[in-house]
Amino acid sequence: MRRRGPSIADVARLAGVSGQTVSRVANDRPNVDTATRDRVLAAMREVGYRPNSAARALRNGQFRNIGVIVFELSSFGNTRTFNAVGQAATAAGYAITLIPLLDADQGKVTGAFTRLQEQAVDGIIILIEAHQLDEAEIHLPEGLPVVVVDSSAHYDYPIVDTDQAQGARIATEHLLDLGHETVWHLGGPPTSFAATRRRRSWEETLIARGRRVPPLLVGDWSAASGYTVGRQLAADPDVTAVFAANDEMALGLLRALHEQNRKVPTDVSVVGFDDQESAAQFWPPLTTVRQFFSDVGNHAVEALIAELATGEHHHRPVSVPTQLITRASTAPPPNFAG
Amino acid sequence: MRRRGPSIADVARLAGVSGQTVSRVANDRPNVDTATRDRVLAAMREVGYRPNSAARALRNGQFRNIGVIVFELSSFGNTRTFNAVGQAATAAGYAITLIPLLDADQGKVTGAFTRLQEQAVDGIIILIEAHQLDEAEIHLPEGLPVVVVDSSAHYDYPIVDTDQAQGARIATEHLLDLGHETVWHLGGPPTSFAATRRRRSWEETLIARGRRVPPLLVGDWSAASGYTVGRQLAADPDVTAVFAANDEMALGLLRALHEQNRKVPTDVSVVGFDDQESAAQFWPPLTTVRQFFSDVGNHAVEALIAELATGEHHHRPVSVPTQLITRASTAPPPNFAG
DNA sequence: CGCTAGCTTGTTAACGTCAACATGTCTAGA
DNA sequence: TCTAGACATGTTGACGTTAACAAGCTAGCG
Repeated sequence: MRRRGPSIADVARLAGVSGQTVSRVANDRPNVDTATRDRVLAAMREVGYRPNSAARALRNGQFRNIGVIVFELSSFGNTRTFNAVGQAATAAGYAITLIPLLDADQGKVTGAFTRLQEQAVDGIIILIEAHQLDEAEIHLPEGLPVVVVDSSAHYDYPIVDTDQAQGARIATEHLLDLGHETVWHLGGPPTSFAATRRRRSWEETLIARGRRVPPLLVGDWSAASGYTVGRQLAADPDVTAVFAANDEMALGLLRALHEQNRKVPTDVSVVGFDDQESAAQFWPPLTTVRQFFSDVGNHAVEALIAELATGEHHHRPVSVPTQLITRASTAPPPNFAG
Repeated sequence: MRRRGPSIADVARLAGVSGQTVSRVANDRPNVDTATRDRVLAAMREVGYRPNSAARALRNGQFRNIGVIVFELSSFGNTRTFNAVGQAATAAGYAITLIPLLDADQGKVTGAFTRLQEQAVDGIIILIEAHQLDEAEIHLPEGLPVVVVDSSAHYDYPIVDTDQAQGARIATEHLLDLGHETVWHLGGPPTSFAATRRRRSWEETLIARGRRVPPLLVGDWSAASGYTVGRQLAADPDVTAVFAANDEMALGLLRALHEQNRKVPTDVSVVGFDDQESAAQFWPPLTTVRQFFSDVGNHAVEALIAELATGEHHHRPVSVPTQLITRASTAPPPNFAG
């Protein structure tokens, strides 16, 4: 059994002052005599005083705590965003509570549900891809400020996300500019709005340039799915340029191309999306679209804190632009006389 | 400004009962008439009652909350473990608070420090590699239960970790069993206990078999460092087998080998450590040592909750065994007539 | 010298919940 | 019929903190 720690009253007794004075010192408030302050500080140290955040939260009506709902922390993007949100929130004086949506096979989607059913956070940041959010049927308590990190505009919450459309466009244009006739796309799962956005932008870019739109192939973000789909692409001699919807799938695609002896970039050029740390060490190093996750995290926290302060939310979505990182996996098409 | 939500008193008024009865219903306690219970439940729904966790924590003296101190969430292992800890804690009815150690360059190592200086969690799980822990000089409040996920035995806390020694041994033995004369090691940073354990076990395994111990080369866990060090290894024709301390560095090593036209596994065999999802899609697919992160997470939470309950901690470290996953990156050495 | 303004310090009450105790009602058995 | 006991419900106070108010003291000024 844990026993309770020393409280303000203990410190006050030792320092010979009232509890209020201790509170003032603890919160660094003015109007406390220097000598008194020192005496209180010394007493705090002596008894090992630590403020009780529960009492504070109860008194002040706010928890200084942001809940982050996350479905899978294994995927690269979610993890990076989560980390960035953590950093930003900490810097802003907020703690982060992880609210994992337990796997359905674990039979307890209720994990997040029950946790949300009590007041413990001032606001929520959702890192789930929106379709999954539908499926999970999370009932968010009314009046709880929410920010969604995703590209869907379907929700009545402020949205922050990477500019998927811009990213997919520069990826596609890069390949076209190199001289490829058209660009194939290894898309993400249709349940993902981000994947949908990237696919649509790829398509629009091709159409805008008057190019043929090859049939769409989709994976599930995993490298394994990239490999499976990649084998089809590798078998088709028409394919000279592929834009993969993320780096992981690009990795699987590279493997499939190696296996079938199609040289990258001589025979086939590949572009990824994310710029995960290891992309520069793929074989060959991957040209890819860099996302700025820390910006996304910062904006999300900022938007939430603004909502916390004003009580009303802005519906202007925040879009964080991407950047093309050119590496060795892209080159002009074979027999190109450009 | 956020206004407070409805409290037990509001529900009680509406249902025409006392607050205590509402409390009983909220906590699913017995000795409440079915009709009354239904009435209270209906009232709760009507006003949108959600229990105030701060008041509960204040009253009960415990927060049902576990703090996780983490240095970097970008590395594969930490992320996976964090996720596993989150799942396990949620299943056990505890919330998880992320306590990030802000980057030193952000000038605020105090992030975790200040957060820890208040009572907000019942216990702590540290995912930091122990040497970093020294540097950061986190002063953990006395009496706060702590579990460390690491391989150092230097700490006065319960330890849970993957069995690094066993993992490094099976990796090394696998290569020796294939017929390689000796095995080179691409080690992790010397600041990491996990890296130290893996290195030592690799060395001991070689010595036990009477093999020459090649000079140690180290990276910093990143794929980029694996590439840098890998170029030296690739340039040395003596090298026929390399055990990389993690998959990321193995990826960089593979790139270096490809660049210098040394065939894997024909000329050089490579083994990694972690079995991250994409390892099976490396070129060639990587033989590696699989870690069971969810087991580590479960054990860590279990150990902490046990400590919470009994108030005393067990010093028996928990070691989670690994498993060798054999893929295409390993084969007998060139000209092997075994 | 009297009065005000400003600073330091203290007192009280309330935030929402629930254990402990108190009270009231009903049933079963003597 | 009376009583013990089980069950349903209510009352009180305390967890630790801090806003709001109150009170005491000192310095400055007319």
